[in-house]
Amino acid sequence: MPPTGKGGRYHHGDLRAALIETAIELIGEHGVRGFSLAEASRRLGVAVSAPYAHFADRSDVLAAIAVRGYQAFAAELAPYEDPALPPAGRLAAMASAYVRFAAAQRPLFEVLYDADVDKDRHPELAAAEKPVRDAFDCSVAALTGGDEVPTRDLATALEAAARGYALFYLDGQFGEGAAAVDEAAARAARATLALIASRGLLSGP
Amino acid sequence: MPPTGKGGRYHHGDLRAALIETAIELIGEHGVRGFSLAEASRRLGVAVSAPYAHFADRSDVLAAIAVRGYQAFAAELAPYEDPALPPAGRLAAMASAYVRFAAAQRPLFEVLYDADVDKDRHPELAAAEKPVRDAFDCSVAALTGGDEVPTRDLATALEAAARGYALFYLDGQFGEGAAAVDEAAARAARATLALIASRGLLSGP
DNA sequence: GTCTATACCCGGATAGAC
DNA sequence: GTCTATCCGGGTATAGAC
Repeated sequence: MPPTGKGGRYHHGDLRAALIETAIELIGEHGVRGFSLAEASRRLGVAVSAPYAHFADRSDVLAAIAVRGYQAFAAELAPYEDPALPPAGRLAAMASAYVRFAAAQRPLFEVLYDADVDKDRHPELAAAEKPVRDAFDCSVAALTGGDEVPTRDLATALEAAARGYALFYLDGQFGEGAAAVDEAAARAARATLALIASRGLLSGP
Repeated sequence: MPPTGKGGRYHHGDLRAALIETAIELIGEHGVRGFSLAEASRRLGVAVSAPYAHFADRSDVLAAIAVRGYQAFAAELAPYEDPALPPAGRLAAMASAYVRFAAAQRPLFEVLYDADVDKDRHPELAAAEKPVRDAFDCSVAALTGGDEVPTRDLATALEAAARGYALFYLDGQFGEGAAAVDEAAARAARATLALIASRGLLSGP
């Protein structure tokens, strides 16, 4: 993403897109907590006020990043939506994909699940999330037959476990490097299968 | 925790303890992210420089809070350490206690599992964590017979699930109020039992 | 659409008086 | 042990020129 050609600075193809790109970089370096519009502007060589021509405020940038995050994640899940495949295997693959997504796109994952972007102030987020929800919920329903309570209880358990493994990985508890990702993803997949196998225990007594 | 009696301000019984107390309050209001020594000082009516007589810096305060957090959590787990009880039930109770602790002591929970207090710079944390680790690990080992790999794999799965449920609760996904806590805790306990029941699926193929 | 400039608020941390 | 005072750096956001 180099300058568009006029001068040394950023004058300018698409500052909006460049800001999102740079913000993601910065979140990768300092975490969501430490990201600021000011630093992004500096890195792009524009004035600190420039972003305000494209975004209302800081949280508006995070919301835009979140939308991209949901799109990227939905794309990862797409291969496992095929209803012809066995539901348990699909869910295990999705758990694995969840952990891998957290690893490969850590900044996006953080924005989705760690930044608290106000979903009321940014309604487009709910829409962006829907494909992800659907991919997951459909597979769970395929497994439970669609009965209300067991479906919800199993879905919650699977999500909780996947999130837990992803966080453990991000905390470095599996170590660093490709092997760590593989291990975390594999364990998440196995835990998914274990929960599915004993799903009868998940709903009330 | 009112003033010690001299004047209207805080002059002073135990500023160190009062700071910890106030910091926990503030974390409850703004999250770990938003807590600052300056605001704590203001709330206590002391100079912003006063804390530095008791703590090296901001992270030192968080470390002190973390120590208290581990102590409080260990106390919650104590009833379930009894080796006479069945291990599966103990682990289910611990998962439930984990979620309840997150709910009842949210600020402490955040400091323990969300603030990244540098464990190298604050070695006392490892010591404080040990009772918690032990309570949990012993119960898992009692269940698996102590074999290295299955013990670690099951422990990871149970922790991941409990953490996931706690986060879901804190995100408000179970709703608000006492009923929400009960539900989240109950589901965490059931998921624990489900994972234990299918623990054969957790270790490699 | 981007600039310069600015107003404003916040935080961490230190020096030196009492 | 606490105060006052201060330095320094950082961020958000706006106004007005080009």
